[in-house]
Amino acid sequence: MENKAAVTRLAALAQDTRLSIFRLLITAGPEGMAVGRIGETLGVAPATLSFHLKEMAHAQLVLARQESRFIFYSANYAAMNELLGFLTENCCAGTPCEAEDELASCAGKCN
Amino acid sequence: MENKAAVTRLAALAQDTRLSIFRLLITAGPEGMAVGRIGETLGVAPATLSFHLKEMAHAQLVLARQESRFIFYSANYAAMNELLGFLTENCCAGTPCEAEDELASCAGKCN
DNA sequence: TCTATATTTCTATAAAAATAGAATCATGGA
DNA sequence: TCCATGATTCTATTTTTATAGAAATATAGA
Repeated sequence: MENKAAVTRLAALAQDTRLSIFRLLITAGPEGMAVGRIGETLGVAPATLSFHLKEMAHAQLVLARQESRFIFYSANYAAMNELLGFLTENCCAGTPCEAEDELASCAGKCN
Repeated sequence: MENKAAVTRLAALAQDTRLSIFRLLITAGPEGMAVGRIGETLGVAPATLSFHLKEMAHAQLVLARQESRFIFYSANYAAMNELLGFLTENCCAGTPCEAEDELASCAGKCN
């Protein structure tokens, strides 16, 4: 993973509404939630919500899948863990730190 | 940790120059690096660098300490781990996931 | 096909963030 | 105290991001 992709992914989280969406989806689990329901839950206007979801999807932080008339968005656990790993890379200045390896465990369990 | 603080911390990372600074400081370790040296290494103008460091310090992602005429900035490992823990909170939708607890190990080893 | 519902795109506007030159402030040595 | 060096603040400008109404698109049931 390179700096640029990490910035995109971090920017996708660094906004009040988007962070709430992400954490809601983390809680919702792999099946995700329909756009309308996300909007209801968080009190966000459809156009605004769509804007933010697009941003998050572009950053690969969320995955979209169509189901009948609904579009379900879910957290992309693997991408999230990739990001966390990148942030803790070279952590502890050479002194080995297990954070990176341990983080990988989440992706394996959730998806 | 609340949403607002997390957004501030994420925004402090979600910028090309700042992410480079952070990763440089993660590598530099607890002793950190002087501002001038950071600027030299990354090729950033003093005023711009100061702007970004202030942003990061405000978000508590870095710590500053004066040493003679130099100001050394270092990564705040504890704050970073707090953020990572927040992001993976409720991960796996109820299915227990060890990521949170394991992350804490880094802070203990680095500071 | 007509209609209701779900979501996105278009558009304009408002708000926030990044950049860097010039001026200022702080520290310590001559 | 004077000067050089290291870092920050001030200022103006440019660029990016967020918001949401209105229009458009998509799906599926009547």
